[in-house]
Amino acid sequence: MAESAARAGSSKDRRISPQALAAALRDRVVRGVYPPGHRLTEDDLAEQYGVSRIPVREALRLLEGEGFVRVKPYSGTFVAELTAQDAADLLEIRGVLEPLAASRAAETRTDAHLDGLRQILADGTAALAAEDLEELAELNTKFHALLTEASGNSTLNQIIGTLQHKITWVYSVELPRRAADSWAEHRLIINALERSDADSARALMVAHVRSAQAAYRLRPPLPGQDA
Amino acid sequence: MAESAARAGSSKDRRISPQALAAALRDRVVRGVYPPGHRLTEDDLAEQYGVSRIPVREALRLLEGEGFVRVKPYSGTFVAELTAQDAADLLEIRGVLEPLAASRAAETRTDAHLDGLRQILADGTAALAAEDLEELAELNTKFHALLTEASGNSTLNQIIGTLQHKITWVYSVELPRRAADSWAEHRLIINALERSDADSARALMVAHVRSAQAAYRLRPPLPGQDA
DNA sequence: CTACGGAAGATTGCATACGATCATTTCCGG
DNA sequence: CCGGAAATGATCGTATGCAATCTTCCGTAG
Repeated sequence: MAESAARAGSSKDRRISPQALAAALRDRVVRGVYPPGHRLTEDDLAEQYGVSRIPVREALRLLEGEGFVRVKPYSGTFVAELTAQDAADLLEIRGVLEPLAASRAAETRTDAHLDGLRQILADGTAALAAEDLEELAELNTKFHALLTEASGNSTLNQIIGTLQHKITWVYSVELPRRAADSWAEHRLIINALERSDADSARALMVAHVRSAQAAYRLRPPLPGQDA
Repeated sequence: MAESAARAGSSKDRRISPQALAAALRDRVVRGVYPPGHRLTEDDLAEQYGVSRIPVREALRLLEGEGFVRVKPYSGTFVAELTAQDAADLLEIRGVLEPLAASRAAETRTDAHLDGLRQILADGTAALAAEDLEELAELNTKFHALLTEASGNSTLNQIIGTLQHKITWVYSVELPRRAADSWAEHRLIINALERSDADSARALMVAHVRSAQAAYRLRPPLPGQDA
């Protein structure tokens, strides 16, 4: 019944890759389409995405490895439920990893990275003036992602990436007037990177994440589905 | 020669679980049985462990998620090769995460954790006196693992666990007389946990990992293992 | 002798099929 | 009327088979 909506039925349905499927599912988890505790049935997902259970299983295992779902053998796969303590620890972990990334980035950055960061800074400043909050949030994410990438360490990059996904999952970031200060701090960090001043970059990032921490508010357990 | 351990060839072979298989493979990667760049054939592994390719694939994907192998589509699964820079960054990441774990553990530890740590400390002191270096290394790992677990944060626990595996993979730890100092520091950390002194625990752990860092030497690229 | 192209072999990726285990329901006894 | 145990249904875990893709090898042309 009603397989039409699920099919996403177009003429050319390229088979989706397990990685892409995992990304899609993670996106739905993060956006709350699948609430915590929700059961994900392999057969259902297989039919929804027009593939067999094998790639679905693989996607679910990927998400399990990232901590977004929890698999109980012979029982099912459920969207993970994080406690408030777990959520708080996410921010705390990021709070020590991002300064490290900033420090490393000051040493290993390329000019291309610097240019990219400056571009994001410019766009962010513009978005700030235009009060485009959604764009601002996205640029903020891009800034931190690019800075992490500039650190040149794949392990760190991967860990912070997953953390960021989880943080956007359990937290709703409130964008207050702090955004102005936030982008001022971004500018300072970029300057430190430009001078290849690792210590300053680390210290500035410590201050940045610490003051940003106040902007994060735990998302209500069951949101009324806002898009 | 035909390690009997590989076959596990006894009378009653219970089917191995994908997680256990992943652990076994990771152990071989870490021990250098499978050198970096080595190709892991699904069919081979399936036959070796007496299962079909499906659980083998799942194990390989787990290891891919942890970063021990790299999968090239339609081509094969290869043991990952880490650069010296990547290896150095492993220690640096752990260097900021373990102090955080120590700090948290000072607040969330249970008496059971404390007892366990004290027991490990006692065993470690004994092993130190007996100059049982192998036992000492294992107890050191256990100490840090239990302390991390005592932090009560699953995310942190998981990240540090994987890091530890990678570190033992690419580094060979040299156990000098520093071991005496090391266990003295362990004792101080336990005392801080006992007092629930988070700041001291963090500071002590910072000092500990910093001085321990000198004991880690990059493992020679090719141990000459061909199998 | 070297470079290029194609075909054969090998290996992964996925679909289908079957067995194992868990959750729920129903039936029987207290 | 209620509680426990067996049966039933649903779902996960694994095995087998086939299609898609990559790699290698060999033949041919330059």
